[in-house]
Amino acid sequence: MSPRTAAALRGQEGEPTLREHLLATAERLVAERGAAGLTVRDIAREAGVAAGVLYNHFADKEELLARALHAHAANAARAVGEVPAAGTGTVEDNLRALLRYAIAVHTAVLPAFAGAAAHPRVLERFTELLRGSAGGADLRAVLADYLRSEQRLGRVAAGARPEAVATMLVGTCHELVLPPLPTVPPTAAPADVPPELIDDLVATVIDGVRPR
Amino acid sequence: MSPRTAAALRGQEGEPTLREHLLATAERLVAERGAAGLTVRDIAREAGVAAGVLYNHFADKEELLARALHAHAANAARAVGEVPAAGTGTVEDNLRALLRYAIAVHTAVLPAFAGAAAHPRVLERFTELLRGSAGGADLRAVLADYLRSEQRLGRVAAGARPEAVATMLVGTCHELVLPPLPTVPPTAAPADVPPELIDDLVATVIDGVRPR
Amino acid sequence: MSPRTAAALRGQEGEPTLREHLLATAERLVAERGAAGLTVRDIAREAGVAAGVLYNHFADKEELLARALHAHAANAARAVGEVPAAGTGTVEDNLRALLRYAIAVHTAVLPAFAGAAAHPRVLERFTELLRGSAGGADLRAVLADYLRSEQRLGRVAAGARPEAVATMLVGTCHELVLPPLPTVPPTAAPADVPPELIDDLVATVIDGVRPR
Amino acid sequence: MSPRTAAALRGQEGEPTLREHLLATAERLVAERGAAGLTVRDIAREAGVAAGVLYNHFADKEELLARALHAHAANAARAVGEVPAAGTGTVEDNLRALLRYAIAVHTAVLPAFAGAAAHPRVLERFTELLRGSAGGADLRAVLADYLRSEQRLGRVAAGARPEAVATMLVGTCHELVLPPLPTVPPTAAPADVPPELIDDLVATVIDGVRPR
DNA sequence: GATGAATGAGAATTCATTCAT
DNA sequence: AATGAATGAATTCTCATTCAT
Repeated sequence: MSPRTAAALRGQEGEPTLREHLLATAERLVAERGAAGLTVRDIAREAGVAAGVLYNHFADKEELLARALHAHAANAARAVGEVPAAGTGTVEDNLRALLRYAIAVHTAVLPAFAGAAAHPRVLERFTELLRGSAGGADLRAVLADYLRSEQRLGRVAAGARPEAVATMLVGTCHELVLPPLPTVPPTAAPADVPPELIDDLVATVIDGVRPR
Repeated sequence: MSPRTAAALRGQEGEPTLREHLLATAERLVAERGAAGLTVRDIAREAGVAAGVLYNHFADKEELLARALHAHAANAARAVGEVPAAGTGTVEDNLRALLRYAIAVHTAVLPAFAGAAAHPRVLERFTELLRGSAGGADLRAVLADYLRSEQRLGRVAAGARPEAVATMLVGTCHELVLPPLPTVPPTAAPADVPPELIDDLVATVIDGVRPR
Repeated sequence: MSPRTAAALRGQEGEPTLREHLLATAERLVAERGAAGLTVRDIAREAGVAAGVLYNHFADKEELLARALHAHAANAARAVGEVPAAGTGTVEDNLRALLRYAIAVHTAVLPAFAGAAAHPRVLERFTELLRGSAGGADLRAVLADYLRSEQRLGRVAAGARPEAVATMLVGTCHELVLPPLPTVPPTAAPADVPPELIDDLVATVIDGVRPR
Repeated sequence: MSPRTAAALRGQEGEPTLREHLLATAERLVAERGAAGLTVRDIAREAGVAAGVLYNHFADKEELLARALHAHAANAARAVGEVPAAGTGTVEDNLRALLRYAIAVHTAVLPAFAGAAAHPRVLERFTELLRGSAGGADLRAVLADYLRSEQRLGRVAAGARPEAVATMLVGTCHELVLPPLPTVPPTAAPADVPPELIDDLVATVIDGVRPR
């Protein structure tokens, strides 16, 4: 006699496990409202299951939230789509595309994390998860890799510092996405960044500020 | 004629009011632990006063926290000291100094704010306080001003975009300070940024990445 | 499959739900001490359950109190027993019985309500409950109905005003029951009304005060 | 050197003592809002004095409230004005006037008391005050006295029961004034009693309900 | 395994009262 | 006597977690 199936799962296509169902629900809620005011009851109600099940699949609320954040970040990165390949098009265009991508990822992910900042242990567990997972999620690495590739192709100055540029660009994303945060709940609006600012940022990165 | 003095204040040097004492206590706690798990009882106990006094001096916990954050940010900015004047020394050195300053401010301030992200209304009140106070606290403006001044002096390219550079540099501070956050409580350690990274960032800003 | 049962309920006869148990406890406390100084902890302790359960079954303290008052009033009315039918016995005897009944109901109910007067919203909710429930609880209506019936039978003057008489008699109950109120907690003693006063009241209602 | 005078009293005409000033303020607040949600701070603020003075003139909040209620009741009775003298006009008119008076007094006084019902000890002290004071405030006595006088004049049946009638009429006032209570804060509106009901009540009292 | 009521430790806030000045 | 800040117990309500069924 196999164990009982949660009512909410019956007749579901693909027959996800309850664990996956809970994770997906938590991920959606974290994305929608941020992790701030989320209670286990909220999650259970939204998932259509009893409040207690959670503890049959996760050690506690913290583990569930950390995994939900992780999944959310991974999905956001996946949704970004393809990153321009070094050597194609112009470097300016590619950087513009990369920056737009990075802003999109941060817009999706940061509000959820901001709410989690109050739960240190959630973030700790999240970090552990990050370490364990294959990293395509690390934007900084993606940017640095791209720059190094272009460097090898001679389309970026040999003296350029890929790591520094990547740090700057990712930091810029924080800066652009976070300010609207105080107006929580997280704005669904995609952090309205004027295209000229993108152009300016890229131009700055390309040419620097030294007079010539 | 004057009413009673709080036991915790008697024999205190400088004769601070209890309001100031509470504010200072809250500021210290916010700096040490972040605003996240801070309770009014924590603050009162730490201040050595009764739990209820808080409400004789502040409308509620939110007001106290917002003011504590504000004071903390102002103090951090003050501690940073003087900002190099445009036209003196070299632009590279000045930017390096500015960046070090900005990192120091963010190191002091961000962890406290990260914890407050879960309390939207605290941040709202904080923003109001910011608007009301004389602003030297806005690092982005300070950076952009400096760059514009150097631009006028011809020591920065006429085509440079001060705003974009400022955004990048401030964003870079977030990026450099935040990652250690998951290991809350905030490390007192001042965000160990290798000097070469500073050099690299500045070099990037100065020269850009275009091959020449 | 079913969730846990409250410790306080195990081995209880009749297997009441905890909701009913809480309601019964609150009703008893309201009857004994009035709704005035009643705290949620009092109720929980008296019910032998954890402080928080209350909120699993009622929106808040107010809802519980309103329902407790309602149950108390309904029970008091039920305990009063049968009301004399018009046309039987003598009108004097019937009025005497009705008055005694009314006094009994008010004795049971008024002290509880007096304490609730300070909680407007409790009373509002109580009133809503009253509207929703089948009414035998409205003593004024019962009295007026009786008088109108007797009027139709010719045993009460055609010119009599049933509504006015009913108002007077119910008001008389207030007057007789309330004075002892200041000596709260409510005396369990049933408002010791001398039988001659009952006789006098009824005689007055029957004959009026006009000289003949 | 005479003791300090409260700031709020200086330049006040008649130079009332602070005790009287506090009492008057409390009385007004009790009349306006009922005794329910009244805090000592409210009273002190309204009186323009420090919160602590109260305890220099009254044992505690309860004593002040009891005295305020007492004063309020006495003033309400005084405001009622003259009561018709036995032997003048018609008995019907006089009873109508008395009833109207009684309703006015209850309208003014009951809401304040309803709020005090939650504070048993306030009412106890009030009762003690009542016992100690000359009673013109006792409406029941006024009504009974009037009826006995008319009885002696032969304008009311020798067999009538003045006490019973007085009880009924005062009770009627409760009944007429209290129902609107659930809509606290106390309605300033003077308990809108239709004149025909007054007529009906008086007619009932005069003629009784016996068919003739 | 799933259920969901029960648990109980806190959280923020109020307010009568005290008391040094 | 007046002041009014300090005191601290008490209040309602929330919510992560447990556990009998």
